[in-house]
Parts: sequence; C-alpha cells; structure tokens
Amino acid sequence: MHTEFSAIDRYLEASHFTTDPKMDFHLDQKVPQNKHFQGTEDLIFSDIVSEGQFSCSVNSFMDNMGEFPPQPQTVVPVMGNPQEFQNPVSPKRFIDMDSHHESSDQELSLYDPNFVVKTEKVYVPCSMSSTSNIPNLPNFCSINSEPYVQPVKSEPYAESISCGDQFGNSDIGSAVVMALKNEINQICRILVISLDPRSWSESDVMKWMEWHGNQFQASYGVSEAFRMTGEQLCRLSSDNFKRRSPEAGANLYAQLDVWKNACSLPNPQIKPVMPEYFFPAPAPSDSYIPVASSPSPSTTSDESSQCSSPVSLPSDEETVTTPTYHNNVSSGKQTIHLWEFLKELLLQPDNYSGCIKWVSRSDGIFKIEDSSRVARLWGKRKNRPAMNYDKLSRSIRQYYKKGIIKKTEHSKRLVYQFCQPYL
DNA sequence: CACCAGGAAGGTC
DNA sequence: GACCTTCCTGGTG
Repeated sequence: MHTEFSAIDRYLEASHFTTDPKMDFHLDQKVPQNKHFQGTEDLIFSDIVSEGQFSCSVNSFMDNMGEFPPQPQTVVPVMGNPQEFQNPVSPKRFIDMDSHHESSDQELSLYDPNFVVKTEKVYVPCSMSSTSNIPNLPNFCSINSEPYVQPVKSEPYAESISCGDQFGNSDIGSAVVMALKNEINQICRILVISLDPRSWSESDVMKWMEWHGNQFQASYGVSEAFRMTGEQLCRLSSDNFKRRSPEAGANLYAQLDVWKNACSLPNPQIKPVMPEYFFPAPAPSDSYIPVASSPSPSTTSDESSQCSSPVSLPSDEETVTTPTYHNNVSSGKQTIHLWEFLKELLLQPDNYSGCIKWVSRSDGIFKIEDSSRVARLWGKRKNRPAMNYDKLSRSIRQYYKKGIIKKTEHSKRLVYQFCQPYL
C-alpha cells in the first residue's frame, strides 16, 4: 500500500487533489431506477448525493490510483461533497457542468449503471452502485480517454468521439444500432468484461448476472445455477435458462441474446452531419466496419405531403426507411427491427410527432398518437400492406419478454417505454 | 369500439 | 433461429 501511495501522491499532486482525510467518505444510498437528469439544471451534486445511487469509497478510489499511469490526468471520485473535491487551481478538471452545457444540449443519463458525464468531447462512464459490489471494479472514472484500471478484455478502449462528426442524416437507424452497441460497450467497460459473452470467464458471467440483478431491480440476484463460463452460458437454451431460473430465466436469456447480437452488429456508415442529440452515449471506435448505404425505393405516399422536411431529414414517410442496416455484412441484406423503426420516428419529431412522440425522452416513454398511421408506416417499411395496429402492437408485446419495450408502470393506452439499454 | 395480453402457427431472412 | 406477421381468444374501459 505504501508503494502505491507514492504513485497516488504523484497522481494527486498532478491532478491537484488533496489527501485530506475528509475525502474518506462513504455513500451508500439508492436512487430510483432509471433516474435521469436533463441538462445542467438537474445535474447538481447535492441532488445526486441526496438521491444516492452511488456507493463510493475514496479509500477504494485511492487504492486503485496506484495502477494508473503516472502522467497527469483528471480523476473524478464518483461522488461526494463537491466542496471537498474543489480544485483550487483548475476547477474545470472536475466534472464540469458548465463545459457540458456549452458543448452539448443532449441529456445526461444517470441511470444505473452508465452514468455518462460529458466534458467537452469526452464521455465518462462512472461506476455506480450496481457495480460497487463487484470485485475489482474501479470506483472512479477518468475524464480522458485512458483505459480504466483494468482494461476491458479483448476490447480496445473506445475513444470518445463526438457522434455529430460521424453520421450522415440518412443513417438515423444505423445510429440507433450504434447507440445500442455503445451502451453495451459501456456496460462491458464498467463491468470489465469482454463484449463477447462467449469469451467470458465464470467471474465475468457472475458480474453480468449481478449487473442484471441491479439493473432490473430483480430479486433473483446472481444465481448459482448460472455459475459457468460464458461459452457454456451461450450454449444454454431458452428452456434451460427458464429451468435454472423460472423467474428470471427468460429475461436473462433475452438479454444475453442482445449481448450476443451486439457482437455481430455491423458498423453503420460513417458520415458527417448527424446532430449530437441523437446520441446519449459515446461512439466506440472499435470493430465497426463501414458499409455502403442502400437507399430504399422512393414511392409516392399519401402522407408525404403532411411532412415538413428539414434539409437533413427525410422528406416523406417513405424515406424514413432509408437508414443503413446490415445485420449481415457479407450478404448486405437490410433488416430493421420494429423498435429501431419506432425510434427513427421518435427522432424526427418535425415529421412524425403527429403520430408518435416522446412523453418522457429521458425515461424512454413514448406515446403512439396515431396508431393506424404508425402501423401504416411500419407496413410500408416492411412491405406489409395489411399491417395494422393490432399486429404492430403484437410485435411490440413480443418485446416485453426481451426487455426491449415495456408498458409504463401505470399502464396507459398507446404508451410504451423503452427498456435499458434501448433508451 | 379501440386497445391490451398472450398463445399458436407460419413466413422470411 | 430470430424476428416478426397473422390469426386467434379473451379481457378492459
């Protein structure tokens, strides 16, 4: 510990931290699931602290410091009294809400466990309560693009990139796919596990199980029934999951499936223009392979005239179907999932707020205002002229057990909610 | 009547 | 096999 302290001292000195024993605090409270903060006005330390959520000990923070590279960088204890962390020399080296406010109007999501703080063009996922009880997880994060204490296995640390620099405006759908993969990448980095569940060790599997237990506030926790390697886990059938955990097996199986699919997700085409507010999460620089977009055929639409069309957005309801999806890169076939399609519509309020809109963007709650029109649009996209809301809603209900979409806590007609990590 | 929940079978990729 | 699509029964307000 003494040898580590010398590194810590250098580190703290470089970062203008203090070793003031007042830093030795411990918070262990809970914050409501899916708590979100919109903009700087909501993101106040006192709120965060009072809301809890964070379980952080500066002792553990300092324990990890010795493993950091010796060069100066900014380290942010996950939470505490901001005054005690006040940096007299360079206050902006801490979580800088003003900087965030200036650089982005996108929301900060503080939900468990992917609290993402953006400073300038750097996103910082912080460890949260759900990870604090997982061994070897760092209880701090750094505001730069350096690796965590334990770099993610088999996965290069994704550089933080301004999403607004990457996507063409016709690639909203691929952006959604990328955002999903980003979320999973972030969780993997936080859990310090590989993106590919097949390469997980037994302890990796346990971390993932534990994360899901926290994420869904489920009572099942980490079941001994799933004590196995990732490869073995991936070989389990849905029935086997259910047998091992009748209450959570189906959900875990579906979530694992999401993980497995994320590994094989293709790289959306990278083009400039896409506004940042489409992306609540950082874009990984790893493993994405650019592919060419494939425009859908342009046909007339009885509803196209209803749509005002910003230059960068589809001019009618047929062209909303143009983002690049290649679930199979080699074959180049296009597919789109219903939830992705719904997000596309939601991301274009100028065009589609009349038929679908956010009730609470931060919570992922949306309302279908015109069910028949949404169904018609979906039918056009999938070339299913007989599509109606009855069928579309059946497809939505298929998402319940997959943990992609759910009904809101107080079920309301035509109101649904995206689950994590699909927000 | 519109919406909701979920089983079952079938189609497409 | 995943992801719907289609059809269905039954329920709610």
